[in-house]
Amino acid sequence: MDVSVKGEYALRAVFELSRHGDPQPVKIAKIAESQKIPQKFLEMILAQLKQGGYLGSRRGADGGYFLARPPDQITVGDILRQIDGPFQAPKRPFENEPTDSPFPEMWERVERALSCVVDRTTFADLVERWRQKRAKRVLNWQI
Amino acid sequence: MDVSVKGEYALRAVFELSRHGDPQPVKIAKIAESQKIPQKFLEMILAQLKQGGYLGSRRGADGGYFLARPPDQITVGDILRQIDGPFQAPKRPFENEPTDSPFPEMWERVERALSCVVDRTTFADLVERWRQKRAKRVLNWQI
DNA sequence: CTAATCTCTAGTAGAATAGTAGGGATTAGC
DNA sequence: GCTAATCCCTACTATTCTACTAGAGATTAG
Repeated sequence: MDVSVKGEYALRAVFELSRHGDPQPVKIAKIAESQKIPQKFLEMILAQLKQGGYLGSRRGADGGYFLARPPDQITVGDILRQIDGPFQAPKRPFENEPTDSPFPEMWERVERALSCVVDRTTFADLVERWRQKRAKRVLNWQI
Repeated sequence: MDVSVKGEYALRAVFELSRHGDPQPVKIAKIAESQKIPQKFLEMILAQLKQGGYLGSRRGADGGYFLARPPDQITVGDILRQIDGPFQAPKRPFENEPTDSPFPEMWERVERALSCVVDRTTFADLVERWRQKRAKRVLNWQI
């Protein structure tokens, strides 16, 4: 019931790109540094996100990665599923389980509850919340 | 983001004991057979549930396991946490993460959403739903 | 006393996790 | 066209976790 480090890294990377805004590509090295992610590991993660259609890239000098769609059209659930696979699927239905088992229904409830959060939270939301938090902090600091 | 087989086995075992009702202990072998769980593996699981205070046991001939509390006072969340540990904790807070990161708040939302299902579903609920399903099936079968 | 049970310790094959290493392909700018 | 900077691709690996299995010891009913 927990998210892999890889998944967490992926979220942070996409957040970094969303925060950046620009269509200007951002270098792996920069994302790795500002989010404290091992660079070589991040390369694999970004490649995976690209092949899922969430990111685009440009090679060569001045290359980097960028969002393939606006941040209000990418959800946390999208990224998590791309990196860690589907939430519950492998073991539902359980092997030759009787049709009147109460568990499949419960797992569906769990999945719906989860979906309500992760599939409704876009990176635009995250960036906005982050800006608000930061504004508040700066305000307190000035007083 | 998925539940271990061990967790699923634990739920099924407790469900089996809840369905049984009686204060009469049920043998490991019987639970293992009716829920299709490898017996030796189940032994470890039941021991863990006992030391969490959810089950009691009696040794010797005519021994077995039984619920330590009524089924309406054991939730799915209790069992899952006892077996698989807390849901999200290990990586929250992330190492030296800035105070204005939007992620901790999101993980809390996820946890609350999850909790709404697993901590509100008791084994009494599961047994009742199972009985209803079965009743409906038998009804259809008779027509 | 005996047979049936739970209890405890240990081991283990295979998969997953969280990376690392090293070179190859592409591009911007000179 | 050359060079430097970047992404791209394949392979490898140490450690941990998962899902078990094995075997003997402790306890109890009859």
